[in-house]
Amino acid sequence: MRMSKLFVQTLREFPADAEVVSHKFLVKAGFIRKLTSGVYNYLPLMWRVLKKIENITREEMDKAGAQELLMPFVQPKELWEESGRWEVYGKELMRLKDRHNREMCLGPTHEEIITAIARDGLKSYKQLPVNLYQIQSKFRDEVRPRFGLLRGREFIMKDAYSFATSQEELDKEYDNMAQAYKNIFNRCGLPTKMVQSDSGAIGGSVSHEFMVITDTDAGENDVFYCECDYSANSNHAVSKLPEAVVDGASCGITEKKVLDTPQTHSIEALCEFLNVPASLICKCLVYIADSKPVLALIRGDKQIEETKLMNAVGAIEIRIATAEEIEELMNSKGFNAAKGFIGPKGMDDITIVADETIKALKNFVVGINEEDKHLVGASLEDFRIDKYEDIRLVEAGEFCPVCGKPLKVTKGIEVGNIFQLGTKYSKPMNAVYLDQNGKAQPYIMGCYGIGISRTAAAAVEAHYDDWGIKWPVAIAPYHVIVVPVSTNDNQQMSVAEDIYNQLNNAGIEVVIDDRNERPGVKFKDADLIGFPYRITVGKTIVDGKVELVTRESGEKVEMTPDEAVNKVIEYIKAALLF
RNA sequence: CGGGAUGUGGCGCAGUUUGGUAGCGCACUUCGCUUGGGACGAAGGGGUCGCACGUUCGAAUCGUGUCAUCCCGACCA
Repeated sequence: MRMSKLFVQTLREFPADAEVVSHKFLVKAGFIRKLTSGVYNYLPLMWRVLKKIENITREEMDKAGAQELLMPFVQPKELWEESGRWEVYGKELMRLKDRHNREMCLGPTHEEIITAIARDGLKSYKQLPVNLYQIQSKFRDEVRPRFGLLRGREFIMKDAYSFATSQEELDKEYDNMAQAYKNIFNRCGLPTKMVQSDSGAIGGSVSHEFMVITDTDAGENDVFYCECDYSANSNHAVSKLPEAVVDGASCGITEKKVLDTPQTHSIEALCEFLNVPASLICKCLVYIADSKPVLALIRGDKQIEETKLMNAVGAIEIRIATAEEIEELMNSKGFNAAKGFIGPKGMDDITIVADETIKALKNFVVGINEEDKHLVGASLEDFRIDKYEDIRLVEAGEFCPVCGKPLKVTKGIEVGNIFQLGTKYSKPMNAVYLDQNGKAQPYIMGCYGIGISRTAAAAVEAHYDDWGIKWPVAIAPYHVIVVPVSTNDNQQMSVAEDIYNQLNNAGIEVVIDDRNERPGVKFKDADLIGFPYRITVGKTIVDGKVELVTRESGEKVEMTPDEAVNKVIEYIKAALLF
């Protein structure tokens, strides 16, 4: 490809609306352009990158025994009603009507469609197990799209779905996919961590996410990990705490009594007033789960993890109650307390979930739904608790549940996930096969996603410097750029053309910068776009030397044109493992 | 959905307070000159200032409404 003809417009400045490096560089270097909020044009350079990630994904999925198909982007309401998700998916599902007023949606994921395909085509246990996948654009009407390709509304995804006759078969396929994912991300030059996670709205039991670890804001997930193998998304992480039992006796509280605690609306204020540690307080928070109030209890020094709480009460939506909702709840129970004085006492017919940290409290402090008062020296028998669950947000420094060493925390970008769905879709959609006994059985399903466009953006987050992108060879739009310093110099031009032709003939993806630009412009563009290798043909050609520059390391080496060609081919073949 | 901000050529911005008919840098075209880290000179092309209504002799500028975009929060694979 000739640079003079390559469709790319690099910008001198970053776009004003970009926040994270991948967004900034992909726009500045001419890979993408925003069409509307969360929706991007993939320009030729970007499309080459995406196709490479797609193809690596395709090769590894095929190698793992999955079969590619393609499902429609527009889906009918009826299938979503069968699964029950038309009601529960919420506003993220982009709904529309056709000319006959029939309701449709843009596919945010394809469980419903694939399940319908399977029940039509997979009638016998003899056909199972099967894994079907596609690579396609998805649309999710995100509340707040941001970070460019990292959280778009329209994005490219590989989604795979497996059908099995038993949990054992599903486990096997799940492990098979985990290995395929490791291969895919490794080949993309993108180290990932496989972490345990919550299974979220898609539902099911077991799930893992593949995270690209980053220390920037682009990592929207907190990942807790240990030097042993344990690692988990914060929505799923568990830990051991050092303190076994917290007893008020250590602060001289041995007697149960109600104390005046004026203006202690926060844990801090209460601790100061009573001169007790936060860990002695039973914190009580009101949540609204599927529009019903729920009381969550947790030790005062810890935080609630809302996803865990949501799972504990079996809700599909949860949020903290507003001040007005708390007031309404208090009024309905005949109390006059506000935030800070809420307690489980007298909360009849309200679900009360306590974190496991509450179990180990003795002679503790708790609100009793009376303004400016708290109960001290309380015990667990003083009120009703419906269930104890781990609903606690883990903090760094707490101990690994597996080996007991301190946990560390980092940020991660989720580029892939694998779920065990079980019969969540096959049962309600009556998607069954006949077993050996001729009996109808629902498929045991799994689903496996990779954000293709997000993976590309994550690769930029993981590989860049002040000057631009440093694409891993396997997913770079082109492998090499040949830069003649002066297009007016016949010798430089002919050597550059010769190198260009040799590389082309060797199957290397190469660009020659034939523009009549000053060298600074060419070098800046080469660095910005992120060609893994650059061969510069300049004045030293009179001594028979050109320069080979490696983008990743910045290493520059002088050598003859033939040596440069051979070196580059050698490097690229090694990187691509062919 | 709550809070904040912004909409002026492809990109980044000034002009709005004190209404008078649009400007700068980059990019683009042509010529000259230059060629190892975003040169320089000259001459050009491209916008009627998000949209609508209103006030006014006159609106990018004032008013009302509306749409869009971005940030923080809530939410989320």
